[in-house]
Amino acid sequence: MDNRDSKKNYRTRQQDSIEKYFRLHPDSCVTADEIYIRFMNAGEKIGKATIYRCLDRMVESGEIKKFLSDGGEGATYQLIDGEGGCDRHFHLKCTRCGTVIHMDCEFMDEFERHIMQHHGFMVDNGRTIIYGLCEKCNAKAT
Amino acid sequence: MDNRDSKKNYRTRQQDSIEKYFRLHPDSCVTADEIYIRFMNAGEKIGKATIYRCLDRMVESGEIKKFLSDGGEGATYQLIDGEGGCDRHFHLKCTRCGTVIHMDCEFMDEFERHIMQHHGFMVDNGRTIIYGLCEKCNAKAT
DNA sequence: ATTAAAACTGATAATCATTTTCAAATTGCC
DNA sequence: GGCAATTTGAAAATGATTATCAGTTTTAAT
Repeated sequence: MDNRDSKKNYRTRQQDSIEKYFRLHPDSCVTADEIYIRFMNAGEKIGKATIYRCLDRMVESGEIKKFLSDGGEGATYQLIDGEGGCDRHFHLKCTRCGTVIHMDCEFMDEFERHIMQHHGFMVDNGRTIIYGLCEKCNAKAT
Repeated sequence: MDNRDSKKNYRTRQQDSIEKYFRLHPDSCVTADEIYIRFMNAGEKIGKATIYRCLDRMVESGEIKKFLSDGGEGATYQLIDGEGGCDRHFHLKCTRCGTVIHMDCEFMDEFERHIMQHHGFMVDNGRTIIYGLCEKCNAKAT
């Protein structure tokens, strides 16, 4: 029925390297270009096109998440630890330090129920990102 | 203290035209390019740079809202009727038809309170957009 | 291990939205 | 009217991302 994912993924050195990078930096939020620079500085050759393609694949598979930026600074990518499946909770992203909090609690269901019942709207958790300030940054901001 | 808005805004034909366009199409969600094409087709001459600049100003003033798109399709802009001040409520945006629902109810406060108390996170309503399907599109989708 | 097909890489070119530049035009104010 | 501040617009520049395509690597099957 759905043959979008009919092709298998071949494991490659570049793919593994990028994946390893994210696993080593679980909280870092990087652009494709930053990855390119880091790899080049580390003496690991990789093409930009490849980076974009790998990132796309990883986003597709739900391993990482893509965040759009308001200015023209290029999208950032960040590891999403998929233990519980990320369609099941919201992501709270700090606009200051980039931290992503996984909001995985019963209240979320209540939230969705309210929006469905009172506003006739079916929330897409995977696509939605709640922006604001995390505890630390909020303390600093005041 | 804050001299960012020290310069006065001159009212111009182009500025008025774009503003009028949004008022006439409160529910339409357009890209800068679409505005350009519409104006050209209507015989109203305008430069693209000007459109971008006007849109930026209107976003700044809170009159319209800028929505980023995941693909490379360019940002879309939509009128935000500022009756109650848009920092006071959430925006629910349908990923199918583009409709924006203003969620302005007591539950929102509860939501913010919960997130603050249980997740230590200070939600920024103005920046946050909840994505999903509106009633009509959700019905069709099933 | 060979092999063939499928998938991936990377250098480069292309695309395309957005920004910058700067001279000319417009606006608001005296 | 006259002047300074601001805006406009055509064209060039920028910059992130995607497409191209020949060559390489991976996988699965023999």
